[in-house]
Amino acid sequence: MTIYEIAKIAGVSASTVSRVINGKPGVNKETRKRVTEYLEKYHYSPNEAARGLVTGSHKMIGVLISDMRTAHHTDGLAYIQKELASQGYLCLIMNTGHGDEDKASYIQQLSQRRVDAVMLIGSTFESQIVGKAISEYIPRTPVVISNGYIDLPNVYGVIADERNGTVECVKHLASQNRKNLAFILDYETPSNLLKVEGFKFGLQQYINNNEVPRIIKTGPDFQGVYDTTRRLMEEHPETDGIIYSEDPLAASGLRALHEGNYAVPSRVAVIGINNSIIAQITTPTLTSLDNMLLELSMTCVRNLIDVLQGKHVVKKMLIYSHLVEREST
DNA sequence: ACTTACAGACGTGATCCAGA
DNA sequence: TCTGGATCACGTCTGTAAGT
Repeated sequence: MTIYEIAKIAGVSASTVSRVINGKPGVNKETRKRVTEYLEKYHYSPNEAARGLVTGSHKMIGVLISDMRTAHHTDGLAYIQKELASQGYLCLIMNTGHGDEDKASYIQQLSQRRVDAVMLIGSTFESQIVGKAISEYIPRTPVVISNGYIDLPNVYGVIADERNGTVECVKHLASQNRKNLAFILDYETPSNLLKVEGFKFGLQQYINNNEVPRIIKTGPDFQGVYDTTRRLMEEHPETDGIIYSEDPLAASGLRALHEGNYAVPSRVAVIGINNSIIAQITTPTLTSLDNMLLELSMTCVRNLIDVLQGKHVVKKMLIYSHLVEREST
């Protein structure tokens, strides 16, 4: 049913129906009642595409995520989608993959879809190519980055303080008199590089044994992390503490340590990052850095809605993280 | 035959204006 | 003054007419 069809049935013009729908004045009480009855009877639902032609807003937010399989990202995504829906916005969620060129291409697609605003989930969007795509395709569309920031007039960022969080992880291990630490990461994302920076700083600050920081890159798959952990323990049996860049990696590491008969935490302490559900279900349970991803997502949504409502929003915000101690340390 | 320009259509909101 | 009809604008696509 369109407003023309409702108008014809109700014996009025389309503009009168439009006034009734939008609660505008200038319609007789009896006419308004009659039109309202027909709108309800025929379950009238406005055509948002046509409405968008007039208002210039399709009440649609483009949400880009580099990898939908990343559990801690989808947790945040679920919250973001629900909160935006409660504000009347529809989320157009797109899985971009890790390549910068692909991300730029999706930003162009969002521009063609005329979205009201864009939300980028994850630090991997913090790149020159993405920044260039934003400048070229959506220079006037508000963009909020969850756990990242690009210095452009229309971009707002909310960042987890993972650098200092990782320093806290090292401090915690040092407090247990552990001196031979390793850091294992999968991708060299801006977020992971901040964690590495924090790891190096923590070593200088709290251990200071003049050794080269042991930072090991691995594949993101279970077997890759498993093998890396076993190799680390064989080549450096003195290792007494391992920090993994994500909880799933730490879970794979725990398995490798268990099967290699390296007792956790008495011989090796293990820390993950994200404080995801995984940290609570491993054996032993996993000490993990809570980088407040839910709080981060909530802040992103609040900022996005405030920007859309024309309110002042701080361009770059930092969310503090803290360590949640469990059995693995 | 091909290219270019223009009009009309889509659904809705806003505005103008005529009639009661 | 109130009510409601007519018209325009929005962005893009399609079809048609005109020109080369």
